[in-house]
Amino acid sequence: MADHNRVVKNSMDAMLFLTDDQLLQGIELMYFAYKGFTSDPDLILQNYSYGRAHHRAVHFINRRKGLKVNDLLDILGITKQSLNRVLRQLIDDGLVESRVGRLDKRERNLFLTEEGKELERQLSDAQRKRMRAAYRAAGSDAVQGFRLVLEKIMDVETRNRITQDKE
Amino acid sequence: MADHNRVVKNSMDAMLFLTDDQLLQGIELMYFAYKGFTSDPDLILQNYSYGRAHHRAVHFINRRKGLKVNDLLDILGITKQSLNRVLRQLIDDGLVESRVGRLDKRERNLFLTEEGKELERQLSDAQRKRMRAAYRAAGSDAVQGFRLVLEKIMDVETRNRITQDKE
DNA sequence: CTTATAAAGTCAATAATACTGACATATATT
DNA sequence: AATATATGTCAGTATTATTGACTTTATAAG
Repeated sequence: MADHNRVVKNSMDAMLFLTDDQLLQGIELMYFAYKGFTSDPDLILQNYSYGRAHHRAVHFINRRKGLKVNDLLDILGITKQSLNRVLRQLIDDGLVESRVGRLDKRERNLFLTEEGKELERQLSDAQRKRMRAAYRAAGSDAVQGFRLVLEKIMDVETRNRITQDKE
Repeated sequence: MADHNRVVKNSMDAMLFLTDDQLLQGIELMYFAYKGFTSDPDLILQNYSYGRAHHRAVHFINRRKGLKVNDLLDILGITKQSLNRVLRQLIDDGLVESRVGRLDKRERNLFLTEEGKELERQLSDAQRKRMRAAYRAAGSDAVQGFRLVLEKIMDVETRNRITQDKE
């Protein structure tokens, strides 16, 4: 089988691994992996009475320090009203700071406070730990493939936004 | 153990690619890929006024035909009450059939009706199309890595259950 | 300067998905 | 006969999302 694979490679790729059943298995893998992937943060968030929405907000505010509310809205793909509830809590609880924009005073730039950074660290430590273990167990070649396939699964617009944002 | 050599080799790899920032990028990739991954089915489900919970139920009933309600509960990891609402709708709408168990009449075996199979096909076709395109673009080596890393990301109990269930 | 547009924030109503707790029914097991 | 199991249901609550309407503040356009 492996010999065959090598000989006919490109033209036969589809025939070899793109059966409906194997694709379905890939779909299930995504489902179960994502479930595991979110389980550690979910436990931590319970201590704060927060949910995944708070996690996402904290994550992206950390990753793109000073981003505008509209930027966050675009990234998360939710409505202003949905985000507002979450953001309001984070600000009131002192985890996020909303600073009036210097150039355009209508804008608000979002930052994590020390307390917000502490939560972010807890959450990402847990998730990183799992990712690190998975990466280690799978090996660097596998990780490259993993990343490549994930990038291709995303919406094209999302991929463009993400990759161009590596400023 | 033959594995030991690989472990030593991988600890070198760890130094090379397991920086916190790269791990964070992997975490984001998972988030965005999962989002894209669910977007096509979400659109289809709107036509039925169903949500992701219905999708998951339909998916697993198709994958493990005749499974018991308790099996589905275990797979989904939700409560009986949560599943019941979704299952009730699917049964009432004629997409799922619940047959009294032959051996144990307390049990109910779940099956998709023709109409249920039709919805399943629509949903999995959309998702398969995306997966197929991603697999093709990434290549077979990448797919192997993708699958391997996803398996390692899952909870161990989940992984054991899934892999042993390949009857 | 006035009007229009834009960014952010809020109020209210609704929906999908989950939860806990309590309880009912039918069937199996001891 | 008593207990346990599998399923189903009722009621109440929480989180995250939606749509629609509206306000405040600030910038841009006329």
